[in-house]
Amino acid sequence: MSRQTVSNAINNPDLLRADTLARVRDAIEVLDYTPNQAARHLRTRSSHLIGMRLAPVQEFTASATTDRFVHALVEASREAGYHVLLFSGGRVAEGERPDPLGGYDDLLRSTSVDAFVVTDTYLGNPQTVGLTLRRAPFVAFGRPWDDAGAAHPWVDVDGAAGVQAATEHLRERGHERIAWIGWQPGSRIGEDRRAGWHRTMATHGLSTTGLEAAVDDTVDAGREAAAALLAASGPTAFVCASDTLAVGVLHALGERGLAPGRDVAVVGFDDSQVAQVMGLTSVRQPLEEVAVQLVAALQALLSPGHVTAPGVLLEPRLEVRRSTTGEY
Amino acid sequence: MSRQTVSNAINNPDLLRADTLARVRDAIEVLDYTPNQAARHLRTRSSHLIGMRLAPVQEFTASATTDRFVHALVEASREAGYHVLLFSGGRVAEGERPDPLGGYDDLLRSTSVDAFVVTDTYLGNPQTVGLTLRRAPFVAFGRPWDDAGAAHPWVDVDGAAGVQAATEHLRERGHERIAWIGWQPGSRIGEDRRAGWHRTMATHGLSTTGLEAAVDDTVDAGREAAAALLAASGPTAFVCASDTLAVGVLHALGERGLAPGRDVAVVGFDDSQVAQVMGLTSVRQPLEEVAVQLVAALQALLSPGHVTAPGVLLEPRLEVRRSTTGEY
DNA sequence: CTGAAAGCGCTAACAA
DNA sequence: TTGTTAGCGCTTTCAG
Repeated sequence: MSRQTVSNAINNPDLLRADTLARVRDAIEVLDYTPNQAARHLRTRSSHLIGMRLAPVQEFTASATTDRFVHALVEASREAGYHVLLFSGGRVAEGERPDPLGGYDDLLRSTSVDAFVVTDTYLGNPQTVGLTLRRAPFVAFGRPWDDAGAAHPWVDVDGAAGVQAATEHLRERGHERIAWIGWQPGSRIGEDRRAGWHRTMATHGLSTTGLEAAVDDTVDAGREAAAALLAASGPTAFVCASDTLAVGVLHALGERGLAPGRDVAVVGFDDSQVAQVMGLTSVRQPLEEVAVQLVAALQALLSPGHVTAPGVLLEPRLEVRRSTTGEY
Repeated sequence: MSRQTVSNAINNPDLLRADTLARVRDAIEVLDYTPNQAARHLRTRSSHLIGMRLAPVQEFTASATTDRFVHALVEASREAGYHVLLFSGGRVAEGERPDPLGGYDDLLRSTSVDAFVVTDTYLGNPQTVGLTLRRAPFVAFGRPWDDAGAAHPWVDVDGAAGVQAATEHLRERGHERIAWIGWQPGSRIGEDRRAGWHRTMATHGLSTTGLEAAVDDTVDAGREAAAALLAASGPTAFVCASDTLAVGVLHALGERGLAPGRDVAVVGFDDSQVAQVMGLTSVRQPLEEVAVQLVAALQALLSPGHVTAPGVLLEPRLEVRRSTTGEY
């Protein structure tokens, strides 16, 4: 039997007669044969590898997105027959800005990966532009905020809807003075999340004046903002743009002897481990679903004669915990 | 000029005359040439890929090791000319035990990776046994607890020393009734960490009776254990086997109106994001250094005529925060 | 020090 | 439906 028949048995089983196929499969079993990926890769020009650049670790933050997302991506890729290749943008010298395309080009040109998953699109996604120019296949986790006509597939989570759900939850529990602690202007994600709060307040005819702070994404900034808001306008509930800020609010409450959920309600964003162990109500992004959709988009993208997939916007879910219910 | 000269220019530059080398390098620059990895991989039978299996995500835990370690490994690998290939053990059916070798075999046999980094050696490391049998090159993050004669290179962090540092720190601050909240017996890592507490107490002639609890690694278990110990023997400080347990202690203190660091001191283990944002003193593993050592061991292992590298044991560092000092 | 020949293991295209 | 031919792009011999 020729090697070609074996190749067909593996890649195009329906080309073989049933009994031939069975014979090949038996032989594969007996000989414990595994195809050599390198040779296949060289021949087919496809590595079945998805590249993903890891952003630098954020310490002293409550964010937990990366870890969960990487897991989800690995799992989703596996089911689609891909593996995930991680790389970093390289060490960034003090005071220098990281190269937005660092690491991508080499991997692609050396045919090490078939495509990329781009995750840090919040920076006005310079790399999507670059990748587009170089015609690298990629899908993005994150909307092309500034470019409605962007041609690449993307998947994102509707932050505004998540914050809206959080605000509605607080409204249902009787809160009317619901404060927002968000980020400094300039972040599209931050503006999106804030919009969810603002429009929900408007819907219910609730005033937002004096109930808002825009600060850096640190625990201390959240704590100070909460302290100032508590002193100035006495909100009974806080919705925050991140778990990090929400933890700051928890600290501010603790310093004043206020019990989260009983005296003042707090909601965070991202459902980080911090939220989970501290009993913080938080908006949880469906990262598993994001990964599945991204891989699906990638497969479509890599298929011959693919149609340009539109973007996908997923709804997050509110994880209700003690910090808004007061119940253990 | 023959292609061979180009190959040499890239892989064995010292074989060429200086001017030839320069000419080749110019041409590479001008033509924007990048070697095809697949072809190189096929020819040299080395993919320059390190495989690492991702353990399932632990939710509702304060652990943060994976994320930081993966980052560190990617960075260390990059500097050594490797990339990290992530894979999962596959979905585990309800009630079934995960296949300890799931995913490894295929990757190795198909020559997709050169070697593995094995991280989940705490389970009595069945996969190190399996990998040894199959003669797969690998290095382990974690000691071969049960097999002193294990032949593979490993790197680990001295948990006992970390807990010792934590206990000494508390002793220096005047604490004498220092309690330990650890895990159920059976975990070597847990026993190791506990030993650090026990021996430090003995060194200072402090009694340990009634100051110890062994529970599951959950926030609630930590909270209940702390409550029971506080009621029974009134410790003034707690050292915990994990940040998760330490968070439980923080909850128990909060319920009793006790201020962490001022009334009762608390130390965790792992320096998770939770510890960082909650101001929890914690033992931090030097994961960056672990990754560097692992990659170095891997390179030695893959070099022809390598010597069997011994294990490396690294010292963790205590991150002192509010939960033991009381100071903001 | 440089060049020519051979082949890594596989699969797309074609021929039988 | 199966077998034959050719070649993916590189590097390890070995000869000039």
